[in-house]
Amino acid sequence: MRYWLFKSEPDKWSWADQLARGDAGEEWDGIRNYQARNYMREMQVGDRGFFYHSNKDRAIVGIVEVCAPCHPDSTTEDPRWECVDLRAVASMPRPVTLQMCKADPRLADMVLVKNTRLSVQPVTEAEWKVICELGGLQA
DNA sequence: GCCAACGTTGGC
DNA sequence: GCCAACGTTGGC
Repeated sequence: MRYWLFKSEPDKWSWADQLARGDAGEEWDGIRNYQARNYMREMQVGDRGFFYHSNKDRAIVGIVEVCAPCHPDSTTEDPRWECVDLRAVASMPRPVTLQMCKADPRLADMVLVKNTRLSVQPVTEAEWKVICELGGLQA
C-alpha cells in the first residue's frame, strides 16, 4: 500500500464536504496537472492519503482512502485528464499544520514542504507515521 | 492582496 | 527545441 496527500481549497471542497459523502466517496476531479495525474494513475484501491486544506487552514485535517481506480475526469471532455475516487476514513484528532510539518526535521523532505504547488503528491511511510503521531492518530 | 515558484503556451 | 510571456497556485 502506498501513501499520498491531496490538497483542496476548503472554499471549493472541504473536509466537511468529503465527510458528508461518506462511504460513497467522491471523484477527485479538476486536476489539470500532469504530475498530479500521473500519481493518480499509480494509485490502487485501498491506498491511503492525507486530506490537506490549503489557503486559510494550511493543515492536514483527515485521512482518505482510494475507492476507485483512475478513470476519465467527468468534469471535462479533454481525455488527458483522469482522476481517482476518494472516501473519508478518519478525521485528525488534531490537525497537523503546515507550520508543524516545517518545524519537524523528520518532515524536511516532504513534498508538501518542498514543492508547495503540487496538489497530488506521494508521502513516504516514514512521513505518514510522523504525521499520524503529530495528529494524535495510530498509524 | 502580494508575490514567488512553477507549469504551460506559442513564436521563432 | 529554446525561451519569453503569461497564467495559476498557494504561502504569507
